[in-house]
Amino acid sequence: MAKVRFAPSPTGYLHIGGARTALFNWMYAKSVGASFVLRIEDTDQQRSKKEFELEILDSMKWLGMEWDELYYQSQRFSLYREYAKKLLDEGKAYQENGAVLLKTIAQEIKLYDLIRGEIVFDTSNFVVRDEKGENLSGKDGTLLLKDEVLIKADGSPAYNFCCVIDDFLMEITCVIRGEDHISNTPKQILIYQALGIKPPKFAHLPLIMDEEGGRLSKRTGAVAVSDYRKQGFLPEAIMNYLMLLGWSPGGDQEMISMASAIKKFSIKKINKAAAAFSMDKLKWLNNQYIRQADTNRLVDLMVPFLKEKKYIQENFDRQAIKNSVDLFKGRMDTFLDFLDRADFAFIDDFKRDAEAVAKHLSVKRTKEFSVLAERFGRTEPFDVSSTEKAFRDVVAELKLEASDLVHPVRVALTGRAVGPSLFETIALLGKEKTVERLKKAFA
RNA sequence: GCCCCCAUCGUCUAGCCUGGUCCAGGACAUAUGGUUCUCAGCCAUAAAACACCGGUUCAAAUCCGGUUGGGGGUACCA
Repeated sequence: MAKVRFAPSPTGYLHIGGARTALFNWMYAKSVGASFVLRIEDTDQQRSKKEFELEILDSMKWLGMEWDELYYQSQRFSLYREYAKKLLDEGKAYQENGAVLLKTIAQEIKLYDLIRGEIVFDTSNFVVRDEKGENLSGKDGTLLLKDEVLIKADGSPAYNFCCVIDDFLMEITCVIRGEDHISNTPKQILIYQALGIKPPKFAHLPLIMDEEGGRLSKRTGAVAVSDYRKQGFLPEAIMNYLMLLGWSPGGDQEMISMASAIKKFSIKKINKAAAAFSMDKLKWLNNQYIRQADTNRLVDLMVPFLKEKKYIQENFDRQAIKNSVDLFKGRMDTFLDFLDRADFAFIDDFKRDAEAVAKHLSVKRTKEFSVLAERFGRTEPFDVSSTEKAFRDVVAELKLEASDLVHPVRVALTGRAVGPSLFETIALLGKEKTVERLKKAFA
């Protein structure tokens, strides 16, 4: 049975790069029918935090990557010690100052990487021992290389050791991880050798860089998956974007469902070069997914955002939210955009764009606005077509061009010069607010 | 420093394995025009890349070597 794992360390939130590593593991698992293990690497008791662990699990679920098995390395210390003792007993490891170190013999190690092909390492770059295990380090006065630590002096296992033991015990068949682990691989292969175990297959994913080609960090935008959630990104947009970083479904396809991506997925098709993260393209994809999302679902997702902004209370009018979401569905990259642009639909002290006010409300159209307000006051039903007719009638009676009033009215009603169709906006606001805002426009 | 990985438009990529069909295709972003009450969208158009040098070959983005550039690692962190 094929099995893969994603092994985050709860020393921080789930990173967008980590999410992509998980995604490729997950896609591989689904594409070949393998099971997907989530392993929490919390051996560093100082830096590991429960809060981070919960956030990681939560983000994984939010993205839709459910695991088949879940393990915590902190609960497996006795297993690691058991294997360390075995190596000690066999003379393959030795103790020093309470730590257990592996006797590392100089040799050439060949690693076949599923993405990169053969990679050759010379372990004499990390230690020099002859075939008998005699340490030659330092003998010529230049080399100060050390054997690999298996168990630290405080009794906790070192990363490379528990990684090997766990991948073995959990029967992982293919290790798919970031490129930053390439140089750990020969060290781990040495441990497999000492244990007499056959290593799994390896695939090292290219890293994700920031927009400038540097290391992805908080400075260049959100890195935690939970931050994207808070900004109002849809999980499917994030997953779609992430899979495009280093992999392509082929052809000219950009938007792709997870189901068909899985059908087309192949590790061999993953790129070797690092990819730069583009917030613009993620936003574009999110816009596309919001556009085609079911409005009811968007309303459900939006409610907590609206509550937090105090746009709605506990007993909100769901239909009103639905109407405004419908109107703005095609006009937002993230939910935050909606909160910003549709404020006028929820509150009366909405933001007013100074430039728009200056441009469109500097001419006091007091008379025209009061005629409009009066007309709207008796427009029934107060819908898009009736209000448009009423509006156009007034414009004709006043011998004006439609645009002479369209723009000022939009600014008066919404606080800005851009937005959805004016009549859609008016219908959304309803008679009472529309009339009131028109009357107060020049007050 | 040493070890390892990588290199197609500004960005993500297709093509590279199995050289000719590629004066290199798509998407994001950018610019211009059209539609429209504005924005968004949609449509059309434009500008935009095989890092460099050498080799192999009748022929190289594609194969080989080197250079340069970028990235990763070099912890009793993971």
